[in-house]
Amino acid sequence: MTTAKRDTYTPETLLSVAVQVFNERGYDGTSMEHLSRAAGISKSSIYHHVTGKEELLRRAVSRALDGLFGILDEEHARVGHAADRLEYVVRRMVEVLIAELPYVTLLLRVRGNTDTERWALERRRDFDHQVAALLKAAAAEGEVRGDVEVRLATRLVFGMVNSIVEWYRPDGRGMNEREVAETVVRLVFGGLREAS
Amino acid sequence: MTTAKRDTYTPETLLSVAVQVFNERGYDGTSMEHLSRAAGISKSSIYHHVTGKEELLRRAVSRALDGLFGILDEEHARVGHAADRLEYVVRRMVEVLIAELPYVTLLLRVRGNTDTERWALERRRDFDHQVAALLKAAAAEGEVRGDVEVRLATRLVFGMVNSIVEWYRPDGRGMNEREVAETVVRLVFGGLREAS
DNA sequence: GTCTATATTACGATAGAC
DNA sequence: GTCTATCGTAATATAGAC
Repeated sequence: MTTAKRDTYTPETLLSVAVQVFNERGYDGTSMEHLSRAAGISKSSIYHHVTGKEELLRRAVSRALDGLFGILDEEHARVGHAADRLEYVVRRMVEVLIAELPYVTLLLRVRGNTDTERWALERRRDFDHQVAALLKAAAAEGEVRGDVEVRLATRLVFGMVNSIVEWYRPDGRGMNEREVAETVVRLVFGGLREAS
Repeated sequence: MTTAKRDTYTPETLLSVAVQVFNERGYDGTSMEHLSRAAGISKSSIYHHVTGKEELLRRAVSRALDGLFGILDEEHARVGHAADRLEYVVRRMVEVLIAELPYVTLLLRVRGNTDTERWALERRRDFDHQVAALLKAAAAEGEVRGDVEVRLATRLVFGMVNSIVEWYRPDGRGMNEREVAETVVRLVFGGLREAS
């Protein structure tokens, strides 16, 4: 930020505008015309920065996937009891999801109509499987209740965490990412019911 | 099923084909050409049955909404302690979601680009608020733990339940809707952790 | 780097024959 | 009820001036 006011676009700054429109209208529901109006430049100017609509999608989902996979490289996700590592990963997933909210939102809504979308879905599945392995390990160590199937539980936990993109908005006054993460961890591991 | 082989479409049978394609490609990503190929008839033949693409969407989301709102009219959702009614509604939500899987799937993916989509989103919000009121009542009766915010908990529970549409497939050998519902209820109310 | 103008293709929807 | 043919529009993308 050397200049007080930016009056030209880079692929990065254009991306943040595009992702916002993608999330409002859906990727398929967004035309280059929509993007040009939101960015305040003409359609052809967009093509000066990126090769087309799909490159914007690829850049966006890459950023989201980098954030998520980064969690698995962190120390607390690699060492210790499986249950503790799982709790750490769930907490960090919430935090990353909120920190990279628009990018993860777009990632989670990808359908699979283009090569880029199919690649994104594949990478997502890969991440899911690594977390599922963690939950399986926690179950093997006897730290997860025996009356829920591990595969199903993984999917439900992912569903709860990922659903945050549907409503979380950085309102300033609202909850911060740590508070949301704390509640998610409480619900996932302890449940809703008051201990009797 | 009086005839052994149906060789003509009604709005209803056409709807089931359309909803399947909508869910595979996304509503905006589906063209009338896609629909005609999937149905095995020409584009113009589709217009003989329905006024257009949006009518198919409206019929589909109406069916999903009818199923969900129907839950709130059932006796177990209206009488008894709030916590029991909440548990019943969560269980039935899972069952209805699976029974009307393609229709609810489409409903949950609607973005808001057309009048029909905005109407669907409004009706969904209405349903959500009614379930949120139930959870609030359960909290007031002291049957929900005090260290989770009611509004946030509602959203997370909805997220977990709704996420079922992302992976559940009626495979025959797979889990039936009652088994999934039972696990969801266990997780939502009891949590993942083994009771120590 | 941004623009106007336009090429080209795809889409939703209609007309009219059978 | 289904078809082929086609209209009008809107989409992605490019050409070339400034």
